[in-house]
Amino acid sequence: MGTVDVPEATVARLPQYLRALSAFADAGARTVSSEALAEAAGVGSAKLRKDLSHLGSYGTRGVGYDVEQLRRQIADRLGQTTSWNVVIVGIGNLGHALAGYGGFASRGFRVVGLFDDGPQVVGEVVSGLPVRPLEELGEVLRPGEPTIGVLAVPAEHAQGVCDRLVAAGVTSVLNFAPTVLRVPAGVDVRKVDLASELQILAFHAQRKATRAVAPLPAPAAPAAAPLPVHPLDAVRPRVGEVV
Amino acid sequence: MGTVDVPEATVARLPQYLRALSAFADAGARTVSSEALAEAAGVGSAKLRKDLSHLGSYGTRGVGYDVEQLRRQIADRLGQTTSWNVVIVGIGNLGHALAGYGGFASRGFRVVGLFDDGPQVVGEVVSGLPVRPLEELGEVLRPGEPTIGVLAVPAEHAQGVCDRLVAAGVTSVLNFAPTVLRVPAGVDVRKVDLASELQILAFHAQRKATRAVAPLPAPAAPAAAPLPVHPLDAVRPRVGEVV
DNA sequence: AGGCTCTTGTGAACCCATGCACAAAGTCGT
DNA sequence: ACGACTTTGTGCATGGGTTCACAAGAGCCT
Repeated sequence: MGTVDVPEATVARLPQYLRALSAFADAGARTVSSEALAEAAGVGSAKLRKDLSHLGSYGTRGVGYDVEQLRRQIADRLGQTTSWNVVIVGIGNLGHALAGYGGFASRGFRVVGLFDDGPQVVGEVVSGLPVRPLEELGEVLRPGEPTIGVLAVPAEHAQGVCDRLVAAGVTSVLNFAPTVLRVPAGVDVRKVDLASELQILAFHAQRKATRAVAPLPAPAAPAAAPLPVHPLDAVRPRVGEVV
Repeated sequence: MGTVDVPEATVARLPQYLRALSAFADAGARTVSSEALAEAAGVGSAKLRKDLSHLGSYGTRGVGYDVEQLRRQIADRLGQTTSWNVVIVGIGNLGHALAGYGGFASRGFRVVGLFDDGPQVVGEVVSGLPVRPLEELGEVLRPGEPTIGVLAVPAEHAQGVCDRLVAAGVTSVLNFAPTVLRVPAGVDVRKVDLASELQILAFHAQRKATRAVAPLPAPAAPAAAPLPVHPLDAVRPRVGEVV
């Protein structure tokens, strides 16, 4: 079954599932149904089952999935059984925050180096690690060990720093700078753009606002016409909670 | 043409385009071809043209797009013509970083409030704003003005804080906590999960590694590995420390 | 004007992803 | 043992997104 070809969309959800599974494990559950797990992960149960089928994991019909076995299964697929080295370049506001982020260590990511070229930052100790100049990259990267590079530098320097990371052997990069990075084939780049996220929210908020005013002046339309508009609200809302 | 229905995938790319356009504008270009703009934004030119066609913007054939006009067009769609208020809840490492992030202000987002319930954080001044207790949320949120809430609190408190935000009238939330948020219909939530991004990179890196070494399964770690399993993030500092 | 060159906008094919619905496969109670 | 019940795994239909390829338009040069 799904030994090699796991769809990208599925991969993006695996961390979600893993987290939900850990929660169930903490709660002492030994098995969990696709319905319950999907609920906890905020997706549909059919989607969850199909996702799991992609990685060939077996539940037992009539019962559900073995929590511990499935947890280990997914963790293994996500590479959590091996320890990944992480280097963070750019120790500004964001770099500081990332260096101190507890969520990394708890998932098998070990921050092994902090780098910056600012004279006033180099030498400072952040979260137990000294900030080193970029030149010392090679001293930290071990060729054998897989290493992920995190870019938290200003946009102007992102490409240059990325090139140096790649030259040093890094093949996985997480980029926080708002820039498109050119990398040779074989190097993976993922991008996190904080401002973009806000802009997307603003787009939808604006649409909501103009929708409410302009088209149909139907204020407080009763539940007769269920207009669950866009797919972003796939998460089942808990109505009556607030407001 | 595309007055109302802009595909979600397109929306997610608009910030990219806007950024690229600004770069072209800075460089003094008056027009730009879809090929050049796509190159700068890191997408295919056909995709770019289709995206732009969705929002009905007109280029001129044989020439390209008017940089300034298109920039304004997209900025308008993304709501950048109006100023959005932003409140950040959870002033730990990440909250600090977000409060000081310059990329927000330059895109029309004004941070108007910082909140936390940790006694030792409240009162501190971060990036020119005092950290207030969560109770004072209502004093900052103006009902008329659109406000986006940013959650940078630990996972356990995310849902509770989110409920309070929604109760106070916030309808757009950016969530950095690794949790699924339940919100009533009409409220938009976007999630940024830093650890997930690393996990996805790790997945691909692992796949690359096993592909390169052995097309056949390589049982590196067969039996149960006694990993230090700290499910939902082992040690949790005070409220609002890290995410 | 006419033809040449360039570039947009879009029809159409394709691919990936989502959701439904149900048979297969297991458990539980009697 | 057997039937009722539960839950997985998946075939299929549907829809969204991406890519190709090209006709329609716009400028430019002679």
